[in-house]
Amino acid sequence: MAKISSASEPTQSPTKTVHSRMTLRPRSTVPMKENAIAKRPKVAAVRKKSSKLDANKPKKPPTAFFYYLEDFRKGFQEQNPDVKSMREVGKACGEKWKTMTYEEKVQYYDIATEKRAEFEKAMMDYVKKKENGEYDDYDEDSEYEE
DNA sequence: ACGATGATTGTTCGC
DNA sequence: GCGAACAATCATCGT
Repeated sequence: MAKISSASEPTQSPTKTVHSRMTLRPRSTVPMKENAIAKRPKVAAVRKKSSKLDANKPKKPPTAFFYYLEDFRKGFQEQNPDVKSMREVGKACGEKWKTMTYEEKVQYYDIATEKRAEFEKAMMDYVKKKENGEYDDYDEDSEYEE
């Protein structure tokens, strides 16, 4: 089945304006990373540390993978009530995610794309405020004079 | 008891 | 263009 379901055809979006670049093209890029597996322990450390960093910056919307994870987790917990941490689910989900076909992933990609639109607006507002003057949440007590 | 961590991929920003 | 950082979640470990 080389044809894709007409339910959601990202390759064909006549009614919608095509953005500069859509990340919906896995087949275009050929992932050939094998031994270049670098660990990212910072992701966890950053969690709490940068939570405060994005005081004015809009938080990034969950990616398609996260949406799939949300759905996948529910089914996974039901089938595997013994499983406790979500870390294991993430691994299982990640593995399956790679096995998922484009049509299946596209569903979640569509959600993420829509979410990004909202994020884009938030970013515009963020930039706008930034141009006005970068401000941290100054408390009234923290009065500053020049 | 609370805090930090770890793991998943995707997206976005910064330089 | 590449790299670094960060998005949600929660069980578990460490102090």
